[in-house]
Amino acid sequence: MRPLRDPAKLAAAASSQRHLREIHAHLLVSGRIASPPHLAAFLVSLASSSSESDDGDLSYARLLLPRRPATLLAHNSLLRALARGRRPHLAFGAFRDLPLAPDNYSFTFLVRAATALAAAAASALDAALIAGSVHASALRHGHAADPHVQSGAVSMYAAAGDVGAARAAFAEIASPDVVCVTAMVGALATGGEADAARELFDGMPQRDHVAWNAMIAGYVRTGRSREALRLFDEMRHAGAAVGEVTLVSALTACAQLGALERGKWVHSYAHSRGMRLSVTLGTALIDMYSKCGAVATAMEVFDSMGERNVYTWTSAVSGLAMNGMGRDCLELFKRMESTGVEPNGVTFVAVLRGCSMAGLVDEGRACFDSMKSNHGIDPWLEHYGCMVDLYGRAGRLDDAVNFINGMPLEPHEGVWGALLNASRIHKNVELGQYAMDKLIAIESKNDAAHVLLSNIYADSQNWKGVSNVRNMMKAKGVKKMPGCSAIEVGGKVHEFFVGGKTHPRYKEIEMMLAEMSQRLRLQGYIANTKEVLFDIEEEDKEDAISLHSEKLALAFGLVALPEDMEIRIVKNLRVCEDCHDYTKMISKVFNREIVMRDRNRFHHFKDGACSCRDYW
DNA sequence: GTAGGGTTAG
Repeated sequence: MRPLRDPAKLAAAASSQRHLREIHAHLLVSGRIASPPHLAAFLVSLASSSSESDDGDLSYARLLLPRRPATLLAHNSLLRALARGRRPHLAFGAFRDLPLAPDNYSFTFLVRAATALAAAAASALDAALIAGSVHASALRHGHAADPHVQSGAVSMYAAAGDVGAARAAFAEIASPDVVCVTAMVGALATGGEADAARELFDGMPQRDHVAWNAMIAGYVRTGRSREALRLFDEMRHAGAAVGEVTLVSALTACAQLGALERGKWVHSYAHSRGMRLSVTLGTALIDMYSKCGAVATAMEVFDSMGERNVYTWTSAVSGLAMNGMGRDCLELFKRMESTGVEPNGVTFVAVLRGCSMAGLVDEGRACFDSMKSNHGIDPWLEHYGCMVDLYGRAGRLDDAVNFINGMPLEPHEGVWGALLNASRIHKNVELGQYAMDKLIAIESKNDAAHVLLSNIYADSQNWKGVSNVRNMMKAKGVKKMPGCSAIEVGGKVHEFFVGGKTHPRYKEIEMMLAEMSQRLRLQGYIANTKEVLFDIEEEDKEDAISLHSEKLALAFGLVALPEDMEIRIVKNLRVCEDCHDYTKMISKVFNREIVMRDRNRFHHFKDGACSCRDYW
């Protein structure tokens, strides 16, 4: 082998990772490992991103660190790689063992590692401790005024869940540049203060595309998707550089809203711009299509992707689950296992929910057991909740109770809530009361639970029980969250609330409601009033029910959408039994496909039947 | 010849 003397050529050769060890050996033999220093640093960072340094401890990269002379450049490169790696805490050890005093670069990497750790910390206290000590250390070494450290500190505190500390760190910056302000915008939004974030954003002297992205993502994170999409439009009109990150946030917003038309538009926008279907973009698309009920399209995207990670697979598994395709969900999960992408806790939540939706009790149980035995994951409370739901929905109430009794963790409200819901489905008043007692002991103000219990009583004609629940809610100040249904027409999302009459086209809606009632009556439809929470006069009940938000949205859909178009409705709560029956009938009488997303899942209505087979 | 802010699953 001819000796390589030119550093550039060496670097080019080494950039083929496979040859890294050969180059290393060559350097050792030729005695050139120590110089020039930037080359050593380059090799360290190269080795750091190599898949050969499997465990994330970068043992091979460490071998490349020149001992004499030790350079901060090379050590910083290692810090950088550790901070970005899967085990960021290792950056702390490397930082402690630095042979030279850390500089401002070292601190930016340490801050980055701390940010990752704080975000994953078991408790808020742990997170605050990590963030605080790193910041203090930067201060001691005189690097706290470096803009790179400052912006990092703001995000670090936000990741630690301490917006107050982020604010304080930001306040100390004499003249914050665009990056620092953007970090603060993100920090405020992370802390749920989207309005404060927006104020800061609006006051920015200049904003680049990252600032726009931060604000849009901030709205999405705080559940304000409509504002996110509005800002996305503004961003395009302002001529800022819309990139993949922007589109991913926009897609997440569409997913939250169930806004399929807008979601498709974003998809074709990405396509027309020649954007590659990256893992992140593809995953966001799968999520969006799934949450808009277009699960077939979601799977097309999934199939077309070249690279898929655990998020991608989980999105797809979850999409099938929420659309009630339990068999396909389980099949895809098995495919995932055989592909070698390791599922995590979130994946199991998805597949267990899929089994539960489809009544696949034994299969679900097998998945649950395999979590620990095949994947080394200790089940979370959510997983126990899924199992109670799985047994409970299937009518195996004894198994559900026994399962709870055998839990190694203290059951949380989700577990009792699942039992309560199962009691409702299978009309077991006693068990429902028991679950409710347990639930109230943990979380006394759960509005959904009160409504469920009321429904259980109503179902057994126990009006005294219904009114007791109502009084209990009044006494405790528990308010039923108002039902809201949304429907997208012409790219605009219209929202309806119970009994709402404020829509500009309400006259037409009212006429359509009358037509719907009439045509249903002819088909022998009888209103089901038993799930009405409030004890109003019987004749009013039918009116109250007929104005449930999903019915208003449905009527509007019939009025405003072309006849050959399916009607898609997104509801914030669980759909009530009457509305479910009603929608089934409408799908038959009006010969329309109707897709309804409720709090938990999708209902695909067609020809008088629902994809959930009334099992929800 | 290493740095900072924005993105995906429950």
